[in-house]
Amino acid sequence: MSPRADAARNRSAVLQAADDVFVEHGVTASTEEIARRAGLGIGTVFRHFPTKEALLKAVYEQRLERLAARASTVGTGNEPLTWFREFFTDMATTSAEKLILADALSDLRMDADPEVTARLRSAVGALLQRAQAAGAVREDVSFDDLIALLIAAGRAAQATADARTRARLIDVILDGLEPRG
Amino acid sequence: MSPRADAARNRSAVLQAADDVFVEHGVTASTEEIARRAGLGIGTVFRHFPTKEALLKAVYEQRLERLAARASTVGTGNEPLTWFREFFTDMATTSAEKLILADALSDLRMDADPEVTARLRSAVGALLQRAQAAGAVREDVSFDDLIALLIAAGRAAQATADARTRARLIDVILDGLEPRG
Amino acid sequence: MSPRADAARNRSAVLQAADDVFVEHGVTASTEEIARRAGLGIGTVFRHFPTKEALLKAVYEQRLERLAARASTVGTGNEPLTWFREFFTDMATTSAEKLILADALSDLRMDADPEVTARLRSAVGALLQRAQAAGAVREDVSFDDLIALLIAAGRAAQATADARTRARLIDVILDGLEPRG
Amino acid sequence: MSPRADAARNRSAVLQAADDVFVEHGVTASTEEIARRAGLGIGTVFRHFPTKEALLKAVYEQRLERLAARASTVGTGNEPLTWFREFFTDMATTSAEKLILADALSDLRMDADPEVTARLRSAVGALLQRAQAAGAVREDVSFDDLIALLIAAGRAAQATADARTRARLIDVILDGLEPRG
DNA sequence: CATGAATGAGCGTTCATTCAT
DNA sequence: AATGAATGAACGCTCATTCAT
Repeated sequence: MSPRADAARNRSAVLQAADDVFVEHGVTASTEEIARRAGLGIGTVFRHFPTKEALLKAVYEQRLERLAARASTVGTGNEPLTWFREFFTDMATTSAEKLILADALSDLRMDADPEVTARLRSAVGALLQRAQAAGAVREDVSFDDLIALLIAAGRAAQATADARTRARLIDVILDGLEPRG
Repeated sequence: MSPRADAARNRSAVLQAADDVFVEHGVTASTEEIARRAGLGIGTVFRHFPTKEALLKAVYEQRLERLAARASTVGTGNEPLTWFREFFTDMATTSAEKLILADALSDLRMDADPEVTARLRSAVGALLQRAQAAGAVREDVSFDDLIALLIAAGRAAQATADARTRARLIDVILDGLEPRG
Repeated sequence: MSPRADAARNRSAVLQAADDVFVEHGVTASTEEIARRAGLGIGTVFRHFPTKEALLKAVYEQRLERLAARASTVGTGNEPLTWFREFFTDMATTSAEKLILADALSDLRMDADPEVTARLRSAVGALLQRAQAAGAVREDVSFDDLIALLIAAGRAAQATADARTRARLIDVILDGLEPRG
Repeated sequence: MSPRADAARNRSAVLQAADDVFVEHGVTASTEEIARRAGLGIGTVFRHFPTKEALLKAVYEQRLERLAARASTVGTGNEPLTWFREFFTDMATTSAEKLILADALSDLRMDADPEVTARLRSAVGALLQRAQAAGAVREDVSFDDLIALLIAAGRAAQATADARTRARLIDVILDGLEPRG
């Protein structure tokens, strides 16, 4: 394997370790801890990400990319209402369990890489349009609204340990998203 | 004014400064900064709150008290649906503007002073029952759900700078809270 | 009782509290703790002793005064060797138990009040001369030697928790103090 | 020189600086001062010794190791009484000049590294047995007694600036250690 | 490229001392 | 004279960042 490949593997390892550590201990966790988790020296972490903030941004962007990817591959065979609810519930629940999205979306949306934001906007926007065309979601809801409500649902779900309560919260928000009778 | 009165005023000043500073810079803001904002020496901050954590807890409890007070004094003359929406919107909006509630409710509910929690539960619980009795809120929504949704709405609103988007988010959640047609 | 009497009582209370606290927690104990122990405000402590060092010096001088007093009143009815050993053992043991003398003698002899030092020198010097005249102590031992050996015995005794070991240590030193056969 | 070698040298420098500074200003001296004396940053001191207490312990253990080493290499060609007196005098005098042993032995014996304590016990114990076998030291004196008396002699010597007085103090203690006529 | 020792600004906290009441 | 709230310098310690190896 070439040096390049090694370097790329290390970059990935750092990113993964950082995501895990930030999830477990919050963003105040030390860079040293991330290096340890990645099995690398701290110098290597700083070689790949010149500041801690850059590392944090990369972690968040990776989360946004995953959200976009998930939105792009949502099944379309089912009833619109069903797959939209599944997507929303899945995102909110994952977020609740791993804090993956809420922080990424709320803390960093302002200065995330425009390309990443664009891909997210494209993928989730398409999903939303399909759901609205199928009559599963209110027409007046925008992309920004949907993202904000995903954050909302994620935070709300995260705030409770009880799975049934969590489900009800998401249900309330999804009900609110449906067109009024 | 007696020393006691001055001391009480200083305690309040510290609490207020801490609330402001935590809102502006997050809870990692330095205690030094809080002292500066309050116009007091760092020693005075620690005299009133022996650790930073104690100060943070006091700030959070004050926020919860304010929420309880607001819930207790909600007008009853209007249509139920109206005053409930007003209360919820007000709380979520205030929270969005000053982050006042989201952090307090989500980060600290677990170990807040039981008395404070009890007062909050009592005041908001009564409000919820009135709203449900009047048919303005779904029967299956509990106190914990409502709190979680307030967090949700606050966080969501906080995630957007646009007032109209913010209003629509809260509207979606409030719609979801209404009994189904 | 006059204000003067009150002030004198407070001074004594501070001195006593300081001695106790220094014994229990060492000289790094806070002045606040001493005030609390004396049942007084911290301002009162500083009114009587303008700095912590002055308070420490006063405590040490009080200990030296007590040693001088003890030396002055040693019984003379017994055999010289007996009362000298009793005096030495008593001082070393008390010192071991309460650290009362070692610190006072070793840390502060250099700058104790000359009057206090003079009284100590006079009282213990007389005792030593009596003991030497009676053939209980080597002639070449001076006042300074004796003080240093009291410190030594006190520290040595303090370094061991076992009463029998402690007794043997003092015994060794006392044997060394006797005239050679 | 490799980083490892530099790191080891720095560790030694810190230890040496700490020993010196503790001697000069007592154990309350600041870690900052130690770093300055070692010509290193404060972070480096804490990298090598994670707390001030750990540094203090290391300094003490190093002192105990030196005492053990000295005891192991005491010459045996001379008269027993001579080499024992030389060893004891040397230790007590060094201790007086640099406070090297008294603090180490008395303040920390309780929780020093068991291995270090064992080496000390072995080396000094052997020395004591030889001295007793040769009739130079009382039979009823144990290892613990000898250590305590070394502390005693060190403290006593430390309490006086005069070399002749210091010599007489040690002499008195050594006389006490000899078998009774 | 990778390493990890070195750095020092900055943090939370303590405490001797001052001074308004 | 007594009080204790206020002060800020100083402490032990952490951690993002740099750089010699």
